[in-house]
Amino acid sequence: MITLTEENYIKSIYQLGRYGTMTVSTNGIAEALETKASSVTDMVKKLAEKGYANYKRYQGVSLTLEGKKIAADVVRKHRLWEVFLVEKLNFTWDEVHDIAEQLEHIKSEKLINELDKLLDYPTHDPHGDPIPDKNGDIKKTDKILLFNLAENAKGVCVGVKDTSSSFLKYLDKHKIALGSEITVVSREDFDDSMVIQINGTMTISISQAVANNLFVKEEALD
Amino acid sequence: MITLTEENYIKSIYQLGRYGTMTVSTNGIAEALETKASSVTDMVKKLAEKGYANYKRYQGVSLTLEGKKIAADVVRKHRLWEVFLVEKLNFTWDEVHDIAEQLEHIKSEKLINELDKLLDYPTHDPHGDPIPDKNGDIKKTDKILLFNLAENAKGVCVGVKDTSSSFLKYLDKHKIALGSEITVVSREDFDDSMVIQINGTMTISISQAVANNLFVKEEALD
DNA sequence: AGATTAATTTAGGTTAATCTAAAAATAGTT
DNA sequence: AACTATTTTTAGATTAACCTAAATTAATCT
Ligand SMILES: [Mn+2]
Ligand SMILES: [Mn+2]
Ligand SMILES: [Mn+2]
Ligand SMILES: [Mn+2]
Repeated sequence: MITLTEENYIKSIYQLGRYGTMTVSTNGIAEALETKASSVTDMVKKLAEKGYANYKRYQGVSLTLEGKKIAADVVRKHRLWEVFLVEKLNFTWDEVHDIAEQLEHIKSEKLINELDKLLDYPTHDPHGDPIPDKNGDIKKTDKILLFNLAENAKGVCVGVKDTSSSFLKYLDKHKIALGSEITVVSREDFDDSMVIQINGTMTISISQAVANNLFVKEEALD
Repeated sequence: MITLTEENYIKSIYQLGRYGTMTVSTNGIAEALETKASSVTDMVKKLAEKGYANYKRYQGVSLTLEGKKIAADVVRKHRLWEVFLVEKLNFTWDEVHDIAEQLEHIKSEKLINELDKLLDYPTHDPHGDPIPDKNGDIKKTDKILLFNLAENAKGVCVGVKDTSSSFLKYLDKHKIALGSEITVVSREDFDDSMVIQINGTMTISISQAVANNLFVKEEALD
């Protein structure tokens, strides 16, 4: 049996380590889960004993294959529930995360498969993050940060890095959504701000904090 | 803050005490929750301290108004989720209970209200049990046990008392569902079995164990 | 290298929820 | 009323998940 807390630790290790490809630090996990490093050490030992993690003291943690499978499953559930909340229950993209944090721990394979079907097998959640399939595999896209788009380049908004409510509401206010076309009108060296045009209409200036938290898929120049 | 465990105890007290109208025994709770009486005593003290229950040692427990509100809310969530699972996710009525036991603890008012809307404000769950409204009020129906129907009387099946998977599957096998019309063809004094006719077609003999776990709404004789 | 700083682990404790075994109160029975 | 059986409570332990403070190891900087 795997506890809710263990699931959260495993998920954290998975996400901090870029879907389980890197080793993760004790402090990193502690910060992500808002707990203390000493608690993390305890838990990480337990995860290693249970076969979910690889751990040698002072050397950081990584997930075993089994651990990765569990993590992908929790992430899959989290993101499918987020889609459900937005598509079926009229939630906005800034409202879904906390509820999905709870729902991701519900245990029922049939439940999640039927949910997947009800939603017509979505590949991405409301924030543009990919949804792992039943095997835990993730289709990765070649998205880049808006900040890395050159002057006059165009891109389609495909995701957000920061999923905080305040950032998402900022985007709403400026009518930036997934699928919006963004053109870099000009860049300002001084403060790294840039002027962008959204869907060929609105033109606004955005800070580098914004540009560094929006993922776009670059489009060929016309 | 109220914990998942506290919610389960409160719900148990509510249901064992007929929607909070009666006092409940320590052993009753222990049996319902599959725990020990000593654990119940501890928890019940805590619930009393927190203002959710009335408790004097050796005198049994009942819920305060606040406790009843919490209980009704958990039951409301449980039953709405059961409807969701059956109506939207293709579950059968014998599969939903355990998952609803998990889902009933998800905390989000908007979630449950939107779910209610999505399901078009159902009044009963898949087992015929009433769904409390937002205020915790329950519309109670005048259902009786099939066992109490006289010979030649007719009734419509409106609920089940035993919601075990084996009983529900038994009903499925004999094509008895909510809404089925049942006529008592004859009763056998010797073993309290009875012969019934279902929807005017199938005629079968059922034991008193079955008749005592099926709720019907009696129909006027024609 | 040696010293200082930062990261990590260990040691020892706390809290919620559980348990077993024993004591106390209540209920049932002669 | 006295005895017996049942129910309930108390006492004392255990486990998971935390925490603080101290010790240890690793990393960084003269
Ligand atoms: Mn999320
Ligand atoms: Mn998301
Ligand atoms: Mn149920
Ligand atoms: Mn039910």
